[in-house]
Formats: sequence, C-alpha cells, structure tokens
Amino acid sequence: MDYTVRENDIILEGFDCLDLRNTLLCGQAFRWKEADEGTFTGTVKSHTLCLVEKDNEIIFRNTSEKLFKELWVPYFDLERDYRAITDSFRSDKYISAALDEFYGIRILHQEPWEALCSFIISQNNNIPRICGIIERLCESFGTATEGGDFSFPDADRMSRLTEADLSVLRAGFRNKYLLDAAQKVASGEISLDNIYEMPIEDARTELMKIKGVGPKVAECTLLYGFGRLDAFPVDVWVKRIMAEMYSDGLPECTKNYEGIAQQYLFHWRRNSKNFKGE
DNA sequence: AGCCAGGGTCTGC
DNA sequence: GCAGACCATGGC
Repeated sequence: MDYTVRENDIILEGFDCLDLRNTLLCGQAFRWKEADEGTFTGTVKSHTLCLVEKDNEIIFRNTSEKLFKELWVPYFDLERDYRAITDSFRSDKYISAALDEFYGIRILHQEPWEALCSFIISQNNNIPRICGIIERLCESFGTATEGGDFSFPDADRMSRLTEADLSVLRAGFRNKYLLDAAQKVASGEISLDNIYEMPIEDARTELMKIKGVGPKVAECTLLYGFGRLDAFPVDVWVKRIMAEMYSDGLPECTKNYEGIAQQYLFHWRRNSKNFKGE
C-alpha cells in the first residue's frame, strides 16, 4: 500500500477498492460518523481518527506513521488485494451487480471484544439504534480519547457492572447478555486470543457458550472481529437474498471469501435502487 | 397503530 | 429436531 507522510497526516494515493462511505457505514461497524461530506471520524482502541476523502486521496489526519502501520493498515485490511478477490466474484451476476453499485467495501478488522459486544447488541435491532446503544456504552463506561471521543470499554471494566448500571444504554434484554460475555471473557473462561487459533467450527462453538450468542452473532464476531473472511453471517436481509437468488447456496466463486460476498450482497439488498418499493 | 430491525432463549411437541 | 411465544426499544 503506497502512502506518503505529510506533517501529521498520512496520505493514501493510488489505492484500490476502498470507498470510505460504503466501508464505514455499511453496517459492519457502528462507531464511524460522517460529519461533513467525505469526512469520517471513529475510534479504534484508544485512538480516534479523522479520515478525509477528496479527489483521489484519502487522508488519515493527525496520526503517525507508526500508528498507521500498526493499527490502521490491519484495521482497513490494506495489505489484502480486494481487486483480485472481487474480480473473482464476477462470474456471479448478482454479486457483480452489487459490485457495480457499491464497489469499495472492505471488511474491517475490528477488535474482537468490541465486535462481540456490537453484534450481541445487534440482535433483533436496527442499525441506527445499535449505533446509539454503543455510543452510550462508550460514553458511559469507556475512557476519553485525545480526539474527543471514548474508547470501547474492555471486558474487565464491563464485568464489574450490573444490569442496573447498563440500564442507561436502553438495550433492553441484551444487557444480561453483555454481562455474561464480559464475565466469561474477563474471568478467562473464554479466551478471545485462543479463538484466533481455532478451526472455525470450534471457534463458533466457543463463542456460542456466551448467553445471547447464537449462530448469527458468532459468525459476525468471527468475520468482523477475527478477520475470518470465510465466515458467513445470515441475517434477515441475507436470508431474503438466499431465498430469492441462491436456493442452491452461494456460488463457488465466493469460496474462502464468503464473508466479503455477504457484505456486498447485504448492502446491495438493503440499499440498491433496484430493490426499492418492491 | 402496528410492523420491523444484522436473533436468541425457552418451552412444548 | 423444530415451531412458536417472548423478549426491550424506538424508527417508520
């Protein structure tokens, strides 16, 4: 990935398959906001980043080269050739249509703990409300960052909270699930580090030991939190797609990258003008 | 007002 | 193993 350093900014040029709006606001992560047109802010670990997309540049504002390499390159999966992967999807006409309309989505490699909690919160919920709950979780129990935001509270911190504490989130029945996850992770009963090393079947089983974590939440955690691109979360939208277009399952061309195909199809089915007012 | 949302648990067959 | 009620909350 080519970049240049300009004072405190990192400038990306000549990149491929990176559309910030599609990537940051497509429902895989819930902490990015578009303030002005083409300007996005979000927080990962204890670092708040401002991104500006203009002309053919993406500017990572007020960050260091070290942080860029160690945090933002893996987070945006910048070393992976998304062009080659999405090209290989082209034999499927539906994914091809999704790519034509929404090219530039990448799968973000989020923090496992944050992804786990985010998708526990996501169950039977809608995206704007998920964002609100997570925002209140961070403001209430996270730590202030230099960029004026809050970090996502870690499992230790959350394991010391009660359901009454979490009532400020207005997350309803999901509060007890968050606490069960926090207690199991903080106590070491479930090791997120170990899950990195597990075969995907074992990883699913391990995550589903947490109350409130079923197949969908486990799959999302593996895809967005552990970078398992072969994970394939099926929510109500993807369920519709499968029923409407893939009665025999996903096409062979998506093999090993089902999660990426899923993200394009999900975003396409929800947002394409071709599906409005069906 | 009623339906829906990036589902899961619990119960009853 | 599978269907159905139920779960909190808020946008539309």
